[in-house]
Amino acid sequence: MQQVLEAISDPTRRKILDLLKQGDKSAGELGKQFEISGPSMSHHLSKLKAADLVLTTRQGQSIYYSINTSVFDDAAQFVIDFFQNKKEMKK
Amino acid sequence: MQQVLEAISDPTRRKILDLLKQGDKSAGELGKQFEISGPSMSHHLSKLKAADLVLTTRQGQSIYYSINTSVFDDAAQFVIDFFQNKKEMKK
DNA sequence: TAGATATTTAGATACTTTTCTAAATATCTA
DNA sequence: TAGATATTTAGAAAAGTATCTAAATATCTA
Repeated sequence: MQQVLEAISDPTRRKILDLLKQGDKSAGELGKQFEISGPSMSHHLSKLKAADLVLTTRQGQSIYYSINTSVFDDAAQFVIDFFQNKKEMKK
Repeated sequence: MQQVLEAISDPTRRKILDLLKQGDKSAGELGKQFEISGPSMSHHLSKLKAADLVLTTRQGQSIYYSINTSVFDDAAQFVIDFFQNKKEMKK
């Protein structure tokens, strides 16, 4: 979960995930939406992949990225628990 | 929200918040739970305060930290929305 | 008010992250 | 297979973060 939290603490990576929510996209298609170099995009994508937040499949020369739904759900649950447990504790 | 996400991406700061869920504590009481110097603890507390995740009140020489419930709730909602919106988008 | 306790600020250093250009790897197509 | 396109890897520079010691600030108490 540490890698997930670090991954989403960066605005560029959150925007990448937002774009992928609308549908799968290649690294190049994603790159066009930002004013950063290809290698910088690749760096952010590798962090998202290390956190298991995205999945990849090669189609020809392109590599398509997609949201990893199960890890998204796990992350949501973790954060819900983290922020809501205080209510239990205060009883 | 950016500052909140950066704040909770650090394990020490998450542990501080977990301790505060159990009740208010002073900077010194919190510091005892970690193997870091007072100034390092102060640094982490100032990040939590900048993110508005904690509130402070001075009581004598000590400064007591407590969870800022409303910002906790906002943060939970933001992250829930962030991780769950994909379901809407896929319709 | 002097000394003790609690916390923060200042300044330095080490570590990590982001970014870039250049080069390497993988794939497609003529 | 040569050239074009897509992406990643390597290596370096710049920026940001965490940590420390020493010093400053605030408060309490004798």
